Amino acid sequence: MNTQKNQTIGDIADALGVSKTTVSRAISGKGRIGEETRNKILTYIEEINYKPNPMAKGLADQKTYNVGWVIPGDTIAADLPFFQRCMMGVSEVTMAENYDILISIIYDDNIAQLKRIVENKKVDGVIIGRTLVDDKAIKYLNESNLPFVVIGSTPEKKVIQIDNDHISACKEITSILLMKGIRKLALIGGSTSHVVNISRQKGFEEAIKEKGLKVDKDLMFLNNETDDDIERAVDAAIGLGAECLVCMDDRICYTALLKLHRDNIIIPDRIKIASFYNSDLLANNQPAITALKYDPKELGNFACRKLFKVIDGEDVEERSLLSYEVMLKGSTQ
Amino acid sequence: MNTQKNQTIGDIADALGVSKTTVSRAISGKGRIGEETRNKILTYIEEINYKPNPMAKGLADQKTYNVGWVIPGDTIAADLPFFQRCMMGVSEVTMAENYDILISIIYDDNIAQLKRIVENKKVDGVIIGRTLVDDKAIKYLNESNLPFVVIGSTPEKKVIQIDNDHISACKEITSILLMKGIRKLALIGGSTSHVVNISRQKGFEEAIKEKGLKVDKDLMFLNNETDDDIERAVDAAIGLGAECLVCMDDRICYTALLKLHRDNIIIPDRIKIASFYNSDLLANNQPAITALKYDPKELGNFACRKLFKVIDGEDVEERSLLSYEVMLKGSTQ
DNA sequence: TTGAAAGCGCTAACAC
DNA sequence: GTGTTAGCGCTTTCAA
Repeated sequence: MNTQKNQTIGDIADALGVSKTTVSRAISGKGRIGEETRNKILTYIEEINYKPNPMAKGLADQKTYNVGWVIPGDTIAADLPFFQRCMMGVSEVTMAENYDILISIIYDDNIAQLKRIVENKKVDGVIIGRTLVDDKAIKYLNESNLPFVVIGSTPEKKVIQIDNDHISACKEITSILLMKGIRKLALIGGSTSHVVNISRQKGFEEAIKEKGLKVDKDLMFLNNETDDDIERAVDAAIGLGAECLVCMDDRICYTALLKLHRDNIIIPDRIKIASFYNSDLLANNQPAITALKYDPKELGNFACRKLFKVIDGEDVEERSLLSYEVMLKGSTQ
Repeated sequence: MNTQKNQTIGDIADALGVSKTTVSRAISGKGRIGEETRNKILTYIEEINYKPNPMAKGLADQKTYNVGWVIPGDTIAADLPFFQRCMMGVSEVTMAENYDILISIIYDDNIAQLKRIVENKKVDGVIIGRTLVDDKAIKYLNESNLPFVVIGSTPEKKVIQIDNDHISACKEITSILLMKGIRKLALIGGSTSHVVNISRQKGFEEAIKEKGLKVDKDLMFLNNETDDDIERAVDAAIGLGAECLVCMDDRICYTALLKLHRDNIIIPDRIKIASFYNSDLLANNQPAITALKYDPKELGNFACRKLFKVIDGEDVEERSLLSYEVMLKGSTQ
């Protein structure tokens, strides 16, 4: 309960009549030290609630005990919960390692903030929360030789990637829909500058080809950015006689649902609908929406554990794919 | 373009044939130094893209050049955009001050992470993103004598608070509704353990009293946590003949809207609706929703500027109230 | 097993 | 106006 002003390793040494070196050894566990001395020191440290100064430690061993968490600043609201949960997964790991998380927001292509924390040596490693097709942040970090991992996938070489297996996942859910006898599947997707959307499209197409069917390009509506885009795509899909709308993410699905509802188009009677992602946005929909379920927190947790391995100089595999679940619900019945 | 390994102030001194002190002075601007020498040093620094090591600087002047950003971990998705924008406001200021943001997530009442960054001296100050009625984080920081500010309001003494003027805002919007001749206003609110909700309720009641009317407790539905709670409240309000649903926040309003829609209750013909907050959640509703508009980014920006003043030992006023806008839309026509 | 001393990169009294 | 020196709190050789 000692609330003295900043106890240092030197104060402890004085109080116990040992040297600073000995105290340091007791704390770090490195080097030889007598059982008895160590216990004495550790007990005392506990007692006065001593906390080492991370600045000094950092200066001495050239570490910051921070990891950078990089997220886009232009995120639409629907994607925020994903990043938030990822971050919680990251946070679990950093806590355990006695690290902290430093935030870096990327606005559009502007990676100034990221450069800042890298050049200023404020972090020992970086986790990028999402990947773009032509990702400046990845390119920059690749040249910086600071340890980093990305959540998502990238064609860039030599980048540690942690992702859900979007291709397989989307292929699987599409296959299931086909197996149910649904044929005219319309894909409604977001920006193809996001790697994840490209993967989803790929899985979708693969399932169709594997079934021996032909991919109908007219039923694929990509790069829908605004609500209007999405609504137009829904209209077009229905006009072409789509039996099921396959939405690339929840925001798209959500907007589509609103429109269908407004137009009094009943699900799943008149049209079916499925989403390649499952978030709170769709949580309370009636009927429940068939979708893929991922675990963002696990993604963050895994990514951060990998990052620490890279920081420690361990070898890690370049790409890790985490699992997913297909959740069949009423919307495709 | 020099990409040497970690240039230090000493390397610069050697290269230029001056002392480390002189280099330090050129950089900091403190102390006397010749115009010519300074320019020479500054030019060279620019040239080799030298960045001071914040660890060393921090150790020397006992600063971390980090601020802590404290947010709740149990945030519902609808509130995330608020925190995100606040953080962007904070980020603008930290960038300008050459500071970075360290994240601290509070789970329920568990302020372990906050304690960590404080005890480990990883931050020079803290910004708390929201306030609870009996706020452990605030209590803890108040005893820690680390500079901090809160976004939101608190009864706790001697705490620098930055908030929107929720009482006045809610009072104003309520007054306007009353002025339109609407009399039976039902208030549907969230947890009264959040200070903001108490303020909103207060503004609501004040407007009614000021109009010389009596507050009808039966029409006040508070502490609605789940969607079910909200839907029950909506049912009850309608059962009691409410003319207008006044929702304390967008999540509540959103859930209420879904229910009204499901029950085929037309807005504003059959019932009117207004919200005490305005976010993306409601952005695309038809009809548009009458609501209060705040600027979360400005809140974060302002809070962070204040924090730096506190860190610099300046006197700041304890409470700052930022403005708001009333947006009258179709939902109360 | 322990301690003295140098050093991590920077700042700031105090000389000159 | 500029340099010398002694720290900031911790780690780590190298001796003892």
